[in-house]
Amino acid sequence: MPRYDPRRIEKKWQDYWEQNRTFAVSPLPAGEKLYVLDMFPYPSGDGLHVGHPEGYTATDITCRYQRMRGKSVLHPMGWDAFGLPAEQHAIKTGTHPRETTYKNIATFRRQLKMLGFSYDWSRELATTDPEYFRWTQWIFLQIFDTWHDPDFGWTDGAGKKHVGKGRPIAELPIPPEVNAAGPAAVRRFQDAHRLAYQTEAPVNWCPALGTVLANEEVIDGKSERGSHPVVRIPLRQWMLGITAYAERLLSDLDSVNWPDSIKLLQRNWIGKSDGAEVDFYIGKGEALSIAQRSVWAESFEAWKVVRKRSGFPKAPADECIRIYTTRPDTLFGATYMVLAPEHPFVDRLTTADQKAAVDAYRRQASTKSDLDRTDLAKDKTGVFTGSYAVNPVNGEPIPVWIADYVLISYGTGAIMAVPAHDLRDWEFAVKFQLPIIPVVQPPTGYEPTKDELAQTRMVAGKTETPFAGEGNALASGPYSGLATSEFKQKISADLSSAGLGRGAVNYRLRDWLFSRQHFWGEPFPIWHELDADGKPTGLMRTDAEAELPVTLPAMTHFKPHGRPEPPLAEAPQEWLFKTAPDGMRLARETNTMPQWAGSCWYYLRFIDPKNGQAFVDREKERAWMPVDLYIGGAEHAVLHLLYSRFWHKVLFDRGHLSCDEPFRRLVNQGMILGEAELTGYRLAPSENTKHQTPNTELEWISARAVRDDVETSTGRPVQAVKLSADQVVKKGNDFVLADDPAIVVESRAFKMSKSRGNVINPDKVVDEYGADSLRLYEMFMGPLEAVKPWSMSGVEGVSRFLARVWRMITDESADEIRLNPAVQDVEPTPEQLRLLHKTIQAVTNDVENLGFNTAISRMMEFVNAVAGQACRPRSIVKPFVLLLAPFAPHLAEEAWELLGGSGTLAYEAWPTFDPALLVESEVEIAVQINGKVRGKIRVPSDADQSVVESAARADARIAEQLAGKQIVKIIYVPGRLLSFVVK
RNA sequence: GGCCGAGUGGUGGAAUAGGCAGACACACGGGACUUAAAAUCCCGUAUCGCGCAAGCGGUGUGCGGGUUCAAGUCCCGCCUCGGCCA
Repeated sequence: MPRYDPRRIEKKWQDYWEQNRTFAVSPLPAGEKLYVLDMFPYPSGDGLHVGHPEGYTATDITCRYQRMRGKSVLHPMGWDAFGLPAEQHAIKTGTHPRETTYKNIATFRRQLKMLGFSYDWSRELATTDPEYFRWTQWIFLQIFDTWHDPDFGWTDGAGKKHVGKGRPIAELPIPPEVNAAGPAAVRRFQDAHRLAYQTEAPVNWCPALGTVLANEEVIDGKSERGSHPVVRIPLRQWMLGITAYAERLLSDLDSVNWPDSIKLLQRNWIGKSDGAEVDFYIGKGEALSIAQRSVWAESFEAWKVVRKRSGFPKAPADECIRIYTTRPDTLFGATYMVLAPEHPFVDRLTTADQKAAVDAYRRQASTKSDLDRTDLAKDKTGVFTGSYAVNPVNGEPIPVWIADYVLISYGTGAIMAVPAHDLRDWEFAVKFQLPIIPVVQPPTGYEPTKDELAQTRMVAGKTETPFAGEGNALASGPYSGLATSEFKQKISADLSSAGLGRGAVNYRLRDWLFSRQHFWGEPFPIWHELDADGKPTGLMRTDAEAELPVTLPAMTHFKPHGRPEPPLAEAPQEWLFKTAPDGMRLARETNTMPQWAGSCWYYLRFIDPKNGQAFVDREKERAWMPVDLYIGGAEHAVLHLLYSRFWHKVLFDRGHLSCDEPFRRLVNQGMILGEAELTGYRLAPSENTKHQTPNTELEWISARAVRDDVETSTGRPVQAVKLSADQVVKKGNDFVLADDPAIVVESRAFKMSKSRGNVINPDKVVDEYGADSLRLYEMFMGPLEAVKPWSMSGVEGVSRFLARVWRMITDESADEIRLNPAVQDVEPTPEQLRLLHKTIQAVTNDVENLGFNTAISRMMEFVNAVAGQACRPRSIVKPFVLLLAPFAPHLAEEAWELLGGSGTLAYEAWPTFDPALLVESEVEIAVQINGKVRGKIRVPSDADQSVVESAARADARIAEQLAGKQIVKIIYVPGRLLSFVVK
């Protein structure tokens, strides 16, 4: 009795595919190419999660289908293998992260092979392989060697004109005064213009743990591990100049086939805003006080004259604070200025009186995250520096404050505050009793927004409300009366000709903080020059290409050394230092690259994974790129995709790539949740009831009245109780306790998590039902993009379907595996043929549109019909097996063999359908009267309206309903419905 | 708070471009096969009312309006949930 035995079949065909290298693709595509990519996984210690095979099955079906359609399919897999967990494991256990990583990779590889994905495994790579990160380092050197020329005009392959391009640093024009200052000055000038540069940036330093933490390891200002305080301290960091590419990253989104929602996320992340930069005069020397007003009114006028002549400088000198504003039209309403606490001018602007307060404030601000600082709901804090700046439009001195609601990383790290027209400035001004001057008249009939109303205050018995919208200028000198947009343009132009400001575009996108203080990452191919005292001079050298890869040093201990410097600062001396041929002492860069680095370009290496001469061969790159379909989780919708696109564009600009966008089509798979759970809430045992007998019935609380494990009205703690289906009943839209219908029970599925204990292990599923069932179920659950709850009985359902397919084709009553005698070499009936062709049509269409759940439904319908028939012509069973093959490849291969196929079906031609065979002789037409279906009639499928109409009128029920009525209108939808509108 | 997405039977979901709501599954109920069980096969299953019955009628896609001969689908206003950002 050979039952459907996935274990045997799946092993057999996986071995076959491996031995025959069935899915290895030639170095260059033969014929039409298709590059289908999965987001490669981080091989965690937990092994594969059921979320992984969701996207992987979708791409695998597409690939197997397209191979059968004759395409050359590139479908690789690899490992995003650098990462924090392996390093944390190393700190805990002393196991080298490499060991952990390669062990985890082995598990992932085994699990993926067990699922029968048609990857070309000969292209497998891990970002941790020296031969891989050699080229990651090489690309870093390319970026290091590049500056962005914002004015460089060029034309792309499609003839479209662009402005702005990454160019070799050697082509950077050196100003004569820099040249005159000597080679070191030139080098520093170049370094300041590279796309990879260094800066001081705040890191999360946790003194208790003695290490720097990633943002996600910090929760509410405390370390995730151990809840120790975390402070933000400045540290030398590598940055990548992604903001130089902001405009292209934004506009090129138009050219890719991505979900609108993802494009929107990226657009919002880039956050382009139009506004102006304006310089506020602060004088040359010490902080200026209001008492000296007449003195510096004079120097302000002199400064304006100089500016008028020199124009607006690229970078501001010391005598002014440069601000960025999206509302230059409100300049006349600026009543104070705010600098970020980290702003470099804070020290010199702070007067002696204010020094203590300012220092204390800066210390306090350093412990807060950006999120805490900018939250509108949080109370505003700040300190006056004691100094003043001059408003360039009216010469008015305004006080300079520091406040943490201004971020050093946004704009210029300084703002002019216009409290009347900005909600945060308003809140701040009200709190610190700073003047508020309205300079924009709201349009007539304007209703304040919720946020604006929330800030309303009473002054002398009258209400005052901020207004953040657009209107007409008030009290703005010559600009009074202008509409906001007009005003913006005019004042930008005027400021520009006065040399005091200019129209400026700003992006929310920040340059990319590219260094990490971790061991388990790619080392930088960078050396720092040392002076005679062994101190860095600030000048750098790069490793030569031939010296790559720079590998990690042999280290045996991974415990934090207690200083903010990276762990590699503890590396052996011979790794850390060397003397250059010219005698210069050099110290190696000890930061490592972030995990993003390796995933930024892996899709390129897959094209040519073994190339020892280049990161990818030009001809192969041109042949395979771009990626035609890229599927992965939405959690990478912003950062990974933005970073990859950025690297891609730099490499493109430097002439290494043929296309400027890497991923033509992107699809995000939805998250798979755990099984749906029914949860009831009852009062938690209090101190009083705790010691009573355990069978004391605690009061049930309706789920509606519970939030965050607390009864919302009383604040009493509740505990969640898992309920079984027979304890609850449906009542209206809710589930309620069967015993007490007043108690509403919560019914929903949760994200899978170890702590909740609802994680599904793919190994177990495969062990019990087979890989084909897991694959099929993951696709049958619902649309690929949707969030869906797991259901074990759903797996059983598709597994039953596969068993039915097996019995349709094989003879279960025989002792050996052989064809079912019902499968015969006879002509199919017209109905069988029509069913087959309808199924081919539907499945083909669904697979093309990634509608896998409905494709499976159609195959189920086919099997439900055919498996019940005593005669199953081979000529309809064989094409069906081919339709099933991309979904359940193991079963299909086995069935194909039984049906007389030789070898693999992976390259058999995909079945085609004959439209002529789809037409039915008769169709059913619904007949509506005033929009309600009142009857159904059968007519020949080629019947025209008049035939259908008379057939409908001949129907007894319809005739009865039409009797005595006046027909106003008749609508006929061919083949579907006939609608009478009557009076 | 902002933006995006989603609300359809007991459950997951289906419904091309506005044209018969509930395909296909799960679960449940009934039956067949069996000594029995499993497996398998067959039938039923949105809901309310009327009817012995075949059937007939009403209601129904989160809620309230609207457009249309016709709305799950389009428009306006809400509610709830989820995601992202702040």
